[in-house]
Amino acid sequence: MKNNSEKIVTRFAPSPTGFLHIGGARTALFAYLWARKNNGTFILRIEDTDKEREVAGSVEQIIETLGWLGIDFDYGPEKPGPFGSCIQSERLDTHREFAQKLIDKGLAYPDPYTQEELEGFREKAKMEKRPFLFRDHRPEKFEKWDGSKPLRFKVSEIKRYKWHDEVRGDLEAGEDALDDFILIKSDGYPTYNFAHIVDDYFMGVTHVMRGDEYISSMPRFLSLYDALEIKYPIFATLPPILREDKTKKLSKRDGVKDILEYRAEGFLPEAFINFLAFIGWNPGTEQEIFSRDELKSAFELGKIQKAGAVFNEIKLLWLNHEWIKKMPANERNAKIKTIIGDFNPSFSLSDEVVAKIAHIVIERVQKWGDLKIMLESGELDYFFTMPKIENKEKLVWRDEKDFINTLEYLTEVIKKLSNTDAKNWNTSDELKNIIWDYATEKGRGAVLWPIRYALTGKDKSPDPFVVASILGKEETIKRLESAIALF
RNA sequence: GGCCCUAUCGUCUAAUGGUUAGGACGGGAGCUUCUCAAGCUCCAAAUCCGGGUUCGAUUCCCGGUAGGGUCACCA
Repeated sequence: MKNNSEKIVTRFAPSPTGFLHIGGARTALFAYLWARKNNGTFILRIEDTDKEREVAGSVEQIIETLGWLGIDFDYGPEKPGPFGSCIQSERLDTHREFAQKLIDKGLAYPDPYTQEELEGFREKAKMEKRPFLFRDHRPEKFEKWDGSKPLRFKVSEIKRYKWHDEVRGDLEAGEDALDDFILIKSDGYPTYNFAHIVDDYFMGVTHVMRGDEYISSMPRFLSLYDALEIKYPIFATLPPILREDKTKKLSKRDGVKDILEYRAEGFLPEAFINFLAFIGWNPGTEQEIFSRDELKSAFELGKIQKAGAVFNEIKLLWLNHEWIKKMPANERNAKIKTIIGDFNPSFSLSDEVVAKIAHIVIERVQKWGDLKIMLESGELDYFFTMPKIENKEKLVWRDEKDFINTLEYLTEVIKKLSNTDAKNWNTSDELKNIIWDYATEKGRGAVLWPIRYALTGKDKSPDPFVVASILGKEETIKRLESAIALF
C-alpha cells in the first residue's frame, strides 16, 4: 500500500429494485474485500431514489444475501454512520443543499420542456443518427426553480476529460459524453448521477467500484465533481459478467438467479464467495481454493480483469464439491442428519451411521440439493428400508465361466458371518475376509454381485462392504437370509 | 449513427519483448484385477486479422474486424 494515511472507505450501493444477483454480489464482494484488506470501512448504501421501480422487501433480501455470503458492513440501513443515514431517500436535505449551491453558482437550472417536447428532440436526434444532447436545447435564460420541474446541471466547460482507473488504466472521453443531465427529478428525488457523488463525499468514500456501464458517464461525473469542488475518489471499473453465449451482459431478463436460490440449492457460502471472487479477478498464482480470509489478503485491484467474463455454473459446482470435502466432519454430519431427517423423520440415524453415510456423500454430492434428490429418487433407500428383490434371477451372476452357485455361496457367507466374534466387529472387514476366499477362485464380480444385490436391491451402488458396515451385522445377515429365501 | 470499453484453449485465466504459451473447469483415454461415484495419470484444445517497431512480438504502435457499454425525470 502507498504511504498515505487515508483510511480506505468503499461502499456497495444497490437500488432496492429486486433481489441481488451474481453481478451485484460480485460488486459487493470486491468492494468488501478491498475495504477489509486495508482495515478500512465498508458501507451498504441503499439508493432508493426511484420510487417507481422500488420493490418492497428488497432491502431485507439484499441484507439477507450479504449476510449469507458473510459480507458484513460497518454502516448500512439501521446502522447509520457519523455522516447520517445510509438510505439515500433519508438524505434529501443534503442533496438539496448541494443543488442550491449549484443554483447559486448559476450551474443548475429548471428544465422548461415537457416530456413530449423532450421526446421530440430525442426522436429527431435518432433520425439524424447523432446522439441526443440536451445542452443543444438549453434555454437562454434560466427560470427560478420551484421544484415542479426537473433541475438540470449546466455543464460549463465542454472539454476532454482524462482520468485514471485502477483497472482500465488511463482513460479519456470527449465532448459528446458531456451534457446537462438531471440533478433532481420533478418528484423531488435526486438522480443517481447527482446523489451518489454527494453521498460518497459525505461518507468519505475513497474507492468507487462499479460496473463498466458507468464508464460512459464518467465525463459527466467528473464535471460535477469539479462544479461541486469535490476531490475525485479513486475509480475501479469492474468487468461485465456475460451471458453464456457471450453476446450480452448478464441481466435479470436472462433469468439470472437470486443469490438466495444458490443457498436453497445447497451451495456453501464459502464456495460461492470463492467462485464469485474469481469472476474477473485472480491472484496470479495457481491456487484456486481460497477461504474468505485468504481472499481478503490476496485481493488486489490491479489484478482485476479488463475483459468480460462468463459465469460458469459447472465450475461453481466443482468448487462447491471441493468445499463440501473440506468441511469439518461434525458440521458436515450435522447437515447430512438434518437433510435426511427433513426427508423422513422416521429414519433413525446414529452418529455412527451418519459418519459412514458421509463417506458416500463426499463422493457423490456436489451441492446439498443432490443429497435431497438422491433421497427422493430412492437411490439411498436401502440404507433405511429392506430392499425388494423382484426374483432370484437378479441375484445370479450371468457370466458362465465364473459360475457360482448363489444359494450355496450366500448360505456359506451367512454362516461364516454369524460365527464371527461380535467384539471389535466390523462388518466391512469381516465380509471382505469371507468373500476374499471365493474371490480368489472366482472373479470378483461373481462374488460381489449377489452380495451387492442382496444388500441394496440395485445393480449400481457404493462399495458393498461400505454398505454392509453401515447396515451392521444383524441387518446384513437379515438381508442375505431374505435373499436366499427366494431360492 | 456518435462516444467509450474489450479481445490468449469451449469456459475462467497465467505469462507484458525471448516459455515446448502454464494452470483450473469441462471433454477424451487409461489406472484403481466388481458396478456407479470419487481419486490418480496421460491426451486434445488458444494468442481475432493485417501492417509496423524490433535480432525477436501474446506482450509496444497503427489500422481493420468482432463483441460489449452508453446516448432516461433508471441506477
